[in-house]
Amino acid sequence: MNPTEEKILDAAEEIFMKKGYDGSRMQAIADLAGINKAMLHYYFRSKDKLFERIFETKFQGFFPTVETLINNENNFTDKVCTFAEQYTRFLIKNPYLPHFILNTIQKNPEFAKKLPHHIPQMLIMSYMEDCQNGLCKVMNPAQLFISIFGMCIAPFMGKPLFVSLLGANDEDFNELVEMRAVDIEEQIRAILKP
Amino acid sequence: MNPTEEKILDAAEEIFMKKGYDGSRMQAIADLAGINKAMLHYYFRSKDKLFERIFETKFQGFFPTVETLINNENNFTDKVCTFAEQYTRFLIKNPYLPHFILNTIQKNPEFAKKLPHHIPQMLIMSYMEDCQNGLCKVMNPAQLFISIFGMCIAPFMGKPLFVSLLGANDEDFNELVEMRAVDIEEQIRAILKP
DNA sequence: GTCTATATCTGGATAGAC
DNA sequence: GTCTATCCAGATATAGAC
Repeated sequence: MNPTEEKILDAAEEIFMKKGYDGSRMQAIADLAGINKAMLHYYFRSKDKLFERIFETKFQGFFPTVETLINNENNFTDKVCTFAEQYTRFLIKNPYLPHFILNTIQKNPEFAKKLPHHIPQMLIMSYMEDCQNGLCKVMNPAQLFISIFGMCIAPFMGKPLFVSLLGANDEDFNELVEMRAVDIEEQIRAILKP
Repeated sequence: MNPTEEKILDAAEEIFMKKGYDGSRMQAIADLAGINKAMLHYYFRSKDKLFERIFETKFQGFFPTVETLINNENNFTDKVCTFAEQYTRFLIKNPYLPHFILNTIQKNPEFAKKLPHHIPQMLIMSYMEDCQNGLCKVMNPAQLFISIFGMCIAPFMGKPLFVSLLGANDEDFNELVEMRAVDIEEQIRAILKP
């Protein structure tokens, strides 16, 4: 790919992720990319188009790859615990992702169209199976998934709150989230224990 | 209070809550209030000032009143379960609140200044006490609070996702969250069980 | 393909009549 | 206190030279 195009995409990603669509300025993206504003339009025509390009890419990354869940041939509880740990580690590297995705979708629900519906389907089946074998507590799977989703994104959604409430700095917080990647397993197992 | 002022505040609340600061237009607020743009400036001087006014009010509501937790003289687990249920019911009536608050703070961390630090302090002490009496599982209280926080806000942060993934409509979703106000207790108890 | 200059429009804010 | 008309900064987008 054209190196200029790539610089633009990198810059756009950083700005859009941090500030959202409304809060981002084409000038800021151009500055960060070290090129001129006109080039943005030359390569991507409009702010809308550029944003969509970034969103598409990031949106896919927001959902865990199916491999994570399938390649792990254990029972449902193991699957979910592995997922939660890996997903937390993934979000540590992409801390702005939950805010960016959820906020964009909330203001613009049509962005949620291309969702990977097969993932929850698959998980529900796996859960049901283990339930019938007495390996999991019986509950509404939707409530379960919402909780796990919340437990995974919470530290990144509320980071400024936690940092302030705990009187912590960025380093402390990173340490806390690193530990969380491990600690979260025990909490999920507790919820799922029959 | 002046009825015009009140109309403005109501309109501003609705627009700001849904669209955030950057996405909101003074014109939209004026239209919704059924008055002229100039009046907004007459009463609140600037968009910034008007926004801060709304944020201050909503920010306080985002944190549970201490009474909820203190008046309930039971053990820590009961306290937290009662809180989670009541807080979920509160958020059902204020579904945009988590997005609005967390997004504003993320883009503008100084808004997180006036946090009620005594609430977590109090909760931690209550948790520690019950731990020593063998009533709660021992864990990092920060991890516990992050999880409960996440479990409470998750449905409202991810509503468009869940609606789409579950093939649900708004009514189904409301029903799901109503049930959640009850179901969440069992999950929290499981996590806290020694 | 990259730049400068400029067109065009939008949105926050103000002036001034009533 | 409420309105209309207007100003002006800032943002997207385009024209056109190189």
